[in-house]
Amino acid sequence: MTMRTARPRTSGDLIASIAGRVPMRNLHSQVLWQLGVAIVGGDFPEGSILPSDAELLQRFSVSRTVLREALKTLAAKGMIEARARIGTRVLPRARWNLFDSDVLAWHFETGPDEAFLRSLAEIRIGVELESAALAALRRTDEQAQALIDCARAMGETTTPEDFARTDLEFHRTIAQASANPFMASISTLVELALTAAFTISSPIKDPTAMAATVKAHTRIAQAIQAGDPEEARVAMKAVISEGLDRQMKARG
Amino acid sequence: MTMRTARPRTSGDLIASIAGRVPMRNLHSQVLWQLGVAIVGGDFPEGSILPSDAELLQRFSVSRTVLREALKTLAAKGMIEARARIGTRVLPRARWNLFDSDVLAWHFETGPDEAFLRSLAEIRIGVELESAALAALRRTDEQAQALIDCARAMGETTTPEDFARTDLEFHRTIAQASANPFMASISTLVELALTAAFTISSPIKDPTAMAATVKAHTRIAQAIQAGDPEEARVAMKAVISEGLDRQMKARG
DNA sequence: CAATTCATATTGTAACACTAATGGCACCAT
DNA sequence: ATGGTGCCATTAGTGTTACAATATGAATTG
Repeated sequence: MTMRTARPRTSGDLIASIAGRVPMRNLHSQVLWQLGVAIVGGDFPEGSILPSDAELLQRFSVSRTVLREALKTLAAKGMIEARARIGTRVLPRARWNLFDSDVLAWHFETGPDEAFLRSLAEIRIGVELESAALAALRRTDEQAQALIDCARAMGETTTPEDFARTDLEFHRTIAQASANPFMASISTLVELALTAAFTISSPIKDPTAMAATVKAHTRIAQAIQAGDPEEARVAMKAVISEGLDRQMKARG
Repeated sequence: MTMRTARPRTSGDLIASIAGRVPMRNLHSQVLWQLGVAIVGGDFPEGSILPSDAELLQRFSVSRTVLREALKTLAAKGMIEARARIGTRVLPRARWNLFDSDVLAWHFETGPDEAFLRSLAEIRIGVELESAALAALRRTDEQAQALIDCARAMGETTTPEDFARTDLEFHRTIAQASANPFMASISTLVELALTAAFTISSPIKDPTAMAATVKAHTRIAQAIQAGDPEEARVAMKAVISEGLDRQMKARG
């Protein structure tokens, strides 16, 4: 079995850096990412036993401690389970913690299929609609103003990177304004989704799409400032749905 | 600093078992849970440096390897970050992965406050409304029938445990029927929430509340069978909201 | 004030002993 | 002969210990 290389020269580095960790700081995280990508990519199918100790030790050329820490990390994310006499088994996907930023990043590394992107958009619709509605009820005046400013700034960006960064800031501010720790926790997921979306297709290349996106975000900001949760929901749904549409079209 | 004991005789064991792992299978998971509960409980505040190596080693009377694996697991869940010369720092709550079943379980171990229960209900409203709506569009006939049966069975349970188990099965089936892997992944969170809810207050003690709960679940099942996503949303929202109300009343 | 050194905590290596669970084997009862 | 029971060796994960390497904030020095 030839494992896919650890660091394909894709958007991986960007995604890894967004994922939080300084990319590849230490040995154990390199092993972790190789194994994580391999499992998510299906090189080690669900339910299979992955090669043990000796095999993996020489494959990665690391010490047992390093390998064990990598495996413990995977176990912490619900992807594997070690049992005596059996070996280390890849758990069914239903037990993976898909809301973990590493696990999500590994999905993007392997090139997510359309069903995955759609599922992600669906969960964002569930979470971020509620987040926007709560923000409309609980936001401080400063937060409302920050959103208005952020939407304006979005229209003035000139590079895809700046656009994505501003977009991210917008959604993170809403999560904070919702005053719900789960919304803030999930924003790492949204950040990855937006980063991935921007690598696939940025609206900044098309002036018409760009204007529409900015307008849609402004509509969210205004609804939150006005304290109108229902309008905030509708506006947020439009933003997420349009984002998905754009990705799907870009993929053909 | 006196760390709170690892296994208070609360509902911890039940919660731990629902959390997936066989409770306390090995040394490292014991240390993990003690540290996790201590951090979530605020014994080690966000941003603080937790005592290092020698200190923790003698406090838990374990080897360095065991301690390191426990710390790596906490790091995997976004709760701590180790840096040379600094020590191991507790990360801000915004970076914790609250959708991890262990992290969530530790919150329940420390006795969640009302704001936390409300936040949990809010996120469930976001996710499970969407989940129910998608299930209405995608369910197989078998799944629709299973939901109908499950709602009926719920009305025939006689103990709080059986009731909770059936309730859990109901929500898990919906998550599966939604055909969205994220919904299935989040169902571990829902399971914990329901288990906690049942330790606080079970509707089975009050025949009126019991009948209302069963009827509300039946309404969801029928909406999904009928393929009516909007009705499914409304019915699901009622179930979650009523559950939260019951918990709040039970806490005074 | 910048470059260097130092102290210290994490990271990595290595060799070994312990524990638990499984699959087979022998044994017994049916 | 069949089928169930319980022992036991095998094997893979778990736990211990000691030491070397590396990275980085802080103190020191030119």
